[in-house]
Amino acid sequence: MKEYNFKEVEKKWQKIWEESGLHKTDFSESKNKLYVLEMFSYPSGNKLHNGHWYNYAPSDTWARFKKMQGFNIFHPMGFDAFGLPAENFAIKTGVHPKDSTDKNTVFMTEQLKQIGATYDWEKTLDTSKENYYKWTQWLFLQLYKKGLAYKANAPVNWCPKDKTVLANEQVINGTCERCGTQVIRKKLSQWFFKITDYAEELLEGLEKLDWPEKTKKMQFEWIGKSIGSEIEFKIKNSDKTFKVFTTRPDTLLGATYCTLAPEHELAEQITTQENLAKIKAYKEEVVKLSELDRLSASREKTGVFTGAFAINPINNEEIPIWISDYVLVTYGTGAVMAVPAHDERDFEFAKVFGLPIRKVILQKGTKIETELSEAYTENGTLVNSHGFDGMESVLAKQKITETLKQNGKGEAKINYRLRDWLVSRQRYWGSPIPIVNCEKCGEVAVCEKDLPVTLPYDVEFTPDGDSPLAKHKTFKDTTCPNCNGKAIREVDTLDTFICSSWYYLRYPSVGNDEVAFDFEITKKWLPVDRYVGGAEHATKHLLYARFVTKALRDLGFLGFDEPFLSLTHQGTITGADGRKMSKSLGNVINPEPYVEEFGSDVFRVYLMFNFAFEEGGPWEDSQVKAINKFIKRLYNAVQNGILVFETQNNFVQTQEEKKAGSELYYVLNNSLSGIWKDTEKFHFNTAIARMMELVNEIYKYFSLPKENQNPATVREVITKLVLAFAPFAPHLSEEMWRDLGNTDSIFKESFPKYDESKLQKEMVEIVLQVNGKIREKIEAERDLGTKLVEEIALSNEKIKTFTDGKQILKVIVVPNKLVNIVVR
RNA sequence: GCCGAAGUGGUGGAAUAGGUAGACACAGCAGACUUAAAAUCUGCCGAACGUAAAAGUUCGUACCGGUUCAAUUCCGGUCUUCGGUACCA
Repeated sequence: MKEYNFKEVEKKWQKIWEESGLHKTDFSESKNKLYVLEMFSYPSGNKLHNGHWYNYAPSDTWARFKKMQGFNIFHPMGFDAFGLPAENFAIKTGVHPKDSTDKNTVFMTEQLKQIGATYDWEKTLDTSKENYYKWTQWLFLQLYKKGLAYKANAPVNWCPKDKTVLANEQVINGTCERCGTQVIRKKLSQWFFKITDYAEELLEGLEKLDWPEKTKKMQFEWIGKSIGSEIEFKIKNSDKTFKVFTTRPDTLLGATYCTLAPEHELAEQITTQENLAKIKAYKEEVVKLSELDRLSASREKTGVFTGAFAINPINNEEIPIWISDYVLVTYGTGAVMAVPAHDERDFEFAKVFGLPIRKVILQKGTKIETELSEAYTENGTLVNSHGFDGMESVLAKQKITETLKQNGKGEAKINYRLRDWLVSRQRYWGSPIPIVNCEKCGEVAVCEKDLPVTLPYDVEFTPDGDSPLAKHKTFKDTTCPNCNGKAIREVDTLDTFICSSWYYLRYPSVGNDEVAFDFEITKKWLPVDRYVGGAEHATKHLLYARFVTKALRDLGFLGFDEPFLSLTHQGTITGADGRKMSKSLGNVINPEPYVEEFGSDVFRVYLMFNFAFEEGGPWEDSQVKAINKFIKRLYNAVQNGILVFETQNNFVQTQEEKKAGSELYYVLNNSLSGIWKDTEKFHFNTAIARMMELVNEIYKYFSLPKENQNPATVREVITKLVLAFAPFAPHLSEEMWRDLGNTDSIFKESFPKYDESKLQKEMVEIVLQVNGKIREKIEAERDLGTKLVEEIALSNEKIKTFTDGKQILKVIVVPNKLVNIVVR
């Protein structure tokens, strides 16, 4: 029998597919179009790792499965090539980010091709190339013109020694990963995208998306809508005021102090002379903390009294103003009215500093004078609230807000936790921001016709306080598009999340240098029908892409609301130790040795069989050999089958053949039915299990004497087996398809259908229970009446031993499954 | 801390409009073939008690409790692990 040589065969088919243009998409035909997309990869020095394979290989199986259902597939792949790692690598080794990135991209493309996927390589893209980032800059300009891009101050991680901005991951326990210096939070002028303008729509749009519920939930919580009131407090002996946002205006009379974020603009202004030194010292400590630290409720509360007092607008009471790091300047107004009796954090703070705790909400069944041992944060009845006593929380919220509004001291307000998207980076390896600053005209957008603002190659990366581009004179110095006078360019670059927020729009239009995306093609081919990628992007990339889509729609460029109609997450493959794969932990597993030893098909099937696609799990490879064996078994079954139906011409039917044949047809249909349903849902492991059952059954049939094997049966079963396996092991299946006498690609065929009528067996097993415990299993004809089944169960000898002498209370019959007899 | 998930044999994993827990595999054990090994094939394979062997009984889906004739599935609580927490992508 023929031996299967995967090395030759896989290479051969990859070549044939490429040369015949099998995976090229015909964009003129949008009937039955299906845009399948996986999150593109960052071309890191670690090359393609198992995580990529785990994302891409099964998704490709899904795409091929869909192709065999007659869909016109568009399945592109590209590179998210700008980013921090290349720049860090450059700082460390001196290798230019462009050089290392280009090298990695070439290498990874070769590795991607080994997967044998249906990628249309004519439509690939690389976000670090001018012909891509030109349009990233164009996108920035569109948002800028619409007023969705603006500049403001925001804190960044700053290493005082290196004089450079650090990414969160470069901060290790509050210190700089390069030099170990204590990192501080420093304010810099930065560009933002106004994603908050779309908060409500981003929230509402979630409902109609075919996305995992958990992802929608995460975005929902991330956007964090809360309904409440904004209340203005006046500062005593001053004309200054500040606003607080609260979801509990009903507790306003329980406010015993106010707290400002240390960064609040009033914090120092209102502080009295004798407290200024303390406030300054406190602020110096706070800049050392990350937001994560500050939000941690397990830390003991800290804070300092400013010496100033605020006037409670509802009763003119004077209450002290403190500053504390548990109030964040980025949420709400950066100031809170503190109601220790009814807010956990305020309660803790009040305990630490001995501030008064005044109960204003009464919990049902408790007394007014009972002291609180912890904050009571639920609704209740108002007490100690002059003029509002006896009201329920819900009504009081409304009434108090109304009263404030009449006095111009407050109003109902919806607040979102979502913050605007900070898009500027003080780095080199990213797209330049297409803005210049003119001495006369101020901030001016670069003209669209002058795009791209090219990222220069010859720069100095060494961190020394300025963005690398700031030291590049010919880049920085330019002329104003308005007045032609002297101007300087923005020297920051754009967040790489911008590159990935619109790349799905670009793919079908790759090659068109006139526009970011062709209007006609986009209308026909977008949005993405199925998007596959990691759940770790839930609240960033996936939210940004939704925002950009909506913004471009409002600008008139797009006719749809959502970029990704349906979404599937592959699980994370962790190291064998269960921890995230990372170079520093030394637990990274690469695909090469597996592909080298067993071939792409085996590795694909292995990844799909050994993990639940959406779960992932720790790496383990004990079953790779088993899959290799299974594939050989399948291949040999096909070869043997071909031998049978090509040479067998004296078939004699026997009773045994009839029985085996009918069993084989049952398993064939049952397997195909399972494979259809499971593959559709990305449940590849169970689909492959059904395939294994079919192969096992085929071997059983082959154990009949040669002359008793029906060649027609064998031909049908083998043909369907090969077709069904094609999306899973594409190279092998093409080869087997050829062995079966076909000349064209198997992927032009239809996925084999199954016969629903053959899925029901005549006899079913019925479980007999007494008091919920299984006591007997019987064979019975399908669809017997409930009464009859009940009688059979009650008259069963074994069952009688459990029911004799007992009172039968109830009999539950689940058709074709089970009978439960309840006795006492 | 907060938000979102997950926890099932020695292992990877099946099964949830509540209805036979462990499909399909791996590892292991026993056997066939072989001079032998590999490869291949066949059988057994959650635990305890029980039996010469069966039969059988009880327990068992992280832990504690609840709802129900019936719970891996639904509800409440606890623990552990993973993802995110706004400059990793």
